[in-house]
Amino acid sequence: MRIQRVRGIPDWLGADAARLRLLEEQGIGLARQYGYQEVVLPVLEPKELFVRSIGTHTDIVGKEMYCFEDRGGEAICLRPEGTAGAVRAFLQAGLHRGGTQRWCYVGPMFRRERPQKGRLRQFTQFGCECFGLASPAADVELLALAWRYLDALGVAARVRLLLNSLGCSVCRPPYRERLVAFLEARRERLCADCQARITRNPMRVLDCKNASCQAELQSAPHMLDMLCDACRAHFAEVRAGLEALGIAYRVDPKIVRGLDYYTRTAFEFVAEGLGAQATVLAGGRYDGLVKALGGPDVPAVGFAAGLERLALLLDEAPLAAPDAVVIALGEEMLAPSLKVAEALRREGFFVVHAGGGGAKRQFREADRQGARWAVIVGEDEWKRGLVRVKDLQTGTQHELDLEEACKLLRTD
RNA sequence: GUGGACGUAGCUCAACGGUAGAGCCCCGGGUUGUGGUCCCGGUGGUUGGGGGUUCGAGUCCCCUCGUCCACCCCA
Repeated sequence: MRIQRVRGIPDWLGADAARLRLLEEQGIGLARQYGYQEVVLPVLEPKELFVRSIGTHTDIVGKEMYCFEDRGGEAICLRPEGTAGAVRAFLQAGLHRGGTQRWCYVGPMFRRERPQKGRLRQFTQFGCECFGLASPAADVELLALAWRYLDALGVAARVRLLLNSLGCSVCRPPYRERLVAFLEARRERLCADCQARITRNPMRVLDCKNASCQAELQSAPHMLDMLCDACRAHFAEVRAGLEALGIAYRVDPKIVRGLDYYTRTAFEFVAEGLGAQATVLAGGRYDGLVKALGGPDVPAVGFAAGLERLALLLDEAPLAAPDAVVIALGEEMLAPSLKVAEALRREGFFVVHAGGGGAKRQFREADRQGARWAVIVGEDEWKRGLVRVKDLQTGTQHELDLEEACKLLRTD
């Protein structure tokens, strides 16, 4: 048995790779338009960073992280998400004294989960983080960027935005207390998963897929009904902003987000037809995280998009075909043909050299490459300073010097 | 981590418990200097791996690994 790839960590080849690259470039390019600057952050971080930011009792930290001890004895992890590292870098650079920072990034994340459709152990996220703005305007602009991104990719019609507010350190604890009390009161009527969730993450119970649990939850208290004045005002502003920009959304009190650090605004863009892993881009506000990681009280909002999931929504893009394939007829012509290929490339053409050898093989190669033109370097013509240019669609060919050949190639 | 479905050539798939095959792809020839069509030929498999039942296992049984889908969780 030959060596195979690690479970849940796929190879992206050909058109699939091109599609991921497109997703990356589109994201970074658009983010820049909104004032977000690209940052390149480490894939490895101290384990402690994720424990402190994501929360010990979450699945990610509890059982999904790839961790190891390096030779110095330090506990190192492959990052399971991007926000924690961004905050760490932000603090380490002392940028909390540098005013508002808007960052974007793309890169691989790692979680040791059971693979399924839209869920991989190594996956790519495009993320944006905005530090230093408490205003709902920051939430709205971030959402606008996310929306533009999905729209630019052509998937906006198949995605809907779900919005919620998770409250803050003032209003969430009392809500949580009331919810737990509510759930405890009917503990034995909830499913086993939900019973465990009561202590681990009670808000998760709200979106249990079990019908009998949902029936029990009819009269459950909602965070939105218990927001403090500041959170209520913030949420109203976010909604007003979205409406002003014409971005459609639905308030969904069941959007709770998995990670501990979220406050106030939480959102998910959910796609149709992706199976169970349909959240394609998600994020929210995390005003407490910078402080929790030892920094000052800096508010922040951000999102991350799962590029492999988005790729599932995109049509397969055909790979670009070369403008011309260069064919050498006869061993003597190999070196001259290489020169011809280089000269054409210097003129800006996308050129593949067929590799010499039999004519039939080389033309077949040109065909497979999907090239429009074959530039044939043969002995007779070369002696006269000419090459043959064949239109592979019509089969017609001309003897031309290099300059004329370029002109012809440029006509199409 | 739990449940279910499925593993035969590079790909898509056949083969009643009885000689492992087809199509596509790939390589070569027909055409020592002209492709995509056509014709001819060829490479390619320890049937995911291991064990068992049987005169005989791709086929039945057990284990294991892998893939997919769902749960859980999340992008």
